[in-house]
Amino acid sequence: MATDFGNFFKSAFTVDNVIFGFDEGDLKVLLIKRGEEPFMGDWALPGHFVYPAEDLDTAAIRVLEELTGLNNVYLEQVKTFGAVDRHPFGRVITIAYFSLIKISNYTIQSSSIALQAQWHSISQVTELPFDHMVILQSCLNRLRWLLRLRPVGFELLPPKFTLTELQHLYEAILETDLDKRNFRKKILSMNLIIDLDEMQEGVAHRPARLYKFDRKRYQQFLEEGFSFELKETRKKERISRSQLLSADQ
Amino acid sequence: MATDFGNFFKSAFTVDNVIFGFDEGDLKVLLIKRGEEPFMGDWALPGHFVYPAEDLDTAAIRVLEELTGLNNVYLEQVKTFGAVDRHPFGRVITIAYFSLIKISNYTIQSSSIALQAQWHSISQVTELPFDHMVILQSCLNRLRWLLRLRPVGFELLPPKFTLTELQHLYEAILETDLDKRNFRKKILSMNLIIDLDEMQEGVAHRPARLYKFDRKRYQQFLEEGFSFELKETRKKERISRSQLLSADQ
DNA sequence: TCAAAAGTGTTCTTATTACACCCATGG
DNA sequence: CCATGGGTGTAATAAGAACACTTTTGA
Repeated sequence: MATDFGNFFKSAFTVDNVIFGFDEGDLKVLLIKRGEEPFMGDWALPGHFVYPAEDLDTAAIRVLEELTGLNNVYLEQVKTFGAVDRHPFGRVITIAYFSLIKISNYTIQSSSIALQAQWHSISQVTELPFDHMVILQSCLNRLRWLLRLRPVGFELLPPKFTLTELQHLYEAILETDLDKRNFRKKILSMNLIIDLDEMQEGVAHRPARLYKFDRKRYQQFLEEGFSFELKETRKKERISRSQLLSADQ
Repeated sequence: MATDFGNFFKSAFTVDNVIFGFDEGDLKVLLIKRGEEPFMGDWALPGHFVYPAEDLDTAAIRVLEELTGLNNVYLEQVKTFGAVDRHPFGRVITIAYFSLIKISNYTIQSSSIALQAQWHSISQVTELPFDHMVILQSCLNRLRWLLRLRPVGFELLPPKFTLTELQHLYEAILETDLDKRNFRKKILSMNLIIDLDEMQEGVAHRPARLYKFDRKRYQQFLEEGFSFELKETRKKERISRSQLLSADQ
């Protein structure tokens, strides 16, 4: 094996962000129209090179802001893609990040590098440059997974929402149908959402109740995780579930 | 932002492997004694630079074999670590991989680059070079997570094992105690293991039954995943659970 | 008065939990 | 004969799944 390490220092890396949103009953992803080669003018995931003296997480945050104007977004690393020929300029591996945001809370802007930034329905995204389709699929799998482990709706829905909207969110992400009564029973039994005692207005049907998420309970959930599977005996002093499920993933 | 992309092509990346094994009731990790600078002579995770024309997964497999003699090991990408100053030679990010193996099935060898390769009890590993402690912790969390989702024992135990050994494996990884009767009931109800109608020999107590894993059922499990949470209604044609849970995580 | 979505309970089934004593072997 | 771990069942509780009709609104 080489001891001339200099040979290895000829690669670059980028971050690519997969930002999911939910609107009009549809799961969306934020894409930019590229203002740079390669693939200038094509819709792609918002991503760019990581600076030599920049941490990965920092880069992901910066790049997202530069390309879309979004800031204060919590980003989570998903996976790294490094096929040899994935980038025409040379050896470039990319670290994929993903996030969930409330579309209504943010204004998307374009920038000098991105000609445009826009939400696209997941189902309509069929072609992307580089290996971005694979990255998107990978993040989508992560999202589905997460949905079963965390009350993800918190991060995707507007501050006030109806139970049906929440259910539709679940159905859109999981691509399935859920039983209305069982869904409500389960969601309500978690005490995660608070009845606002307000009603929808101006809808051509019986107006639905509006709810908001209970931020405190939500924090508890994140710490404890949903649990299942084998339970420890009581005899021994308990280690907290948060210890088990903490940190990554 | 720079358009002189050349500036970016000055980084390197490595892979680091976290290989878990289980032996003597103890969870172990495979470390090598480094034969190269930096940190020559220190115990560290088996890792090395990725070649310019080599995919990440390929590199992980190659590096593991070169350093420890292990081949045919399934490696799974966990997370990428890229703190700016994590490597003294320059900007080097590392992609962490992890795997589970049956210690008894493999012979560990050292190599020119590694002075030695050896199993270490997790609890005894308290200091590692680079950010390897963080990487190890991250993989440990992944392992705990995985244990709740997959019958991980399959990959860690020798071909024949007792139920108590299996339970000890769970307890070691989760760092908790489990109820013997409930554990057995649950494991047996999964039909994942087959009673070999053989007994332990030479133990100073009532000999235990030996079991093996049912490879076919195990495959099914991997495809279907454990499931929980909301179940779709029956009305619609079902999409298979494997679709939902497939691919990454 | 119609269309469209909101809202609501019960029964059945399955999974999880708690818990304590006798058994077989080697030393 | 003793120490060590192997092996076993049941009752109570909790969670999940199936399922259909009435209500409220705007057009």
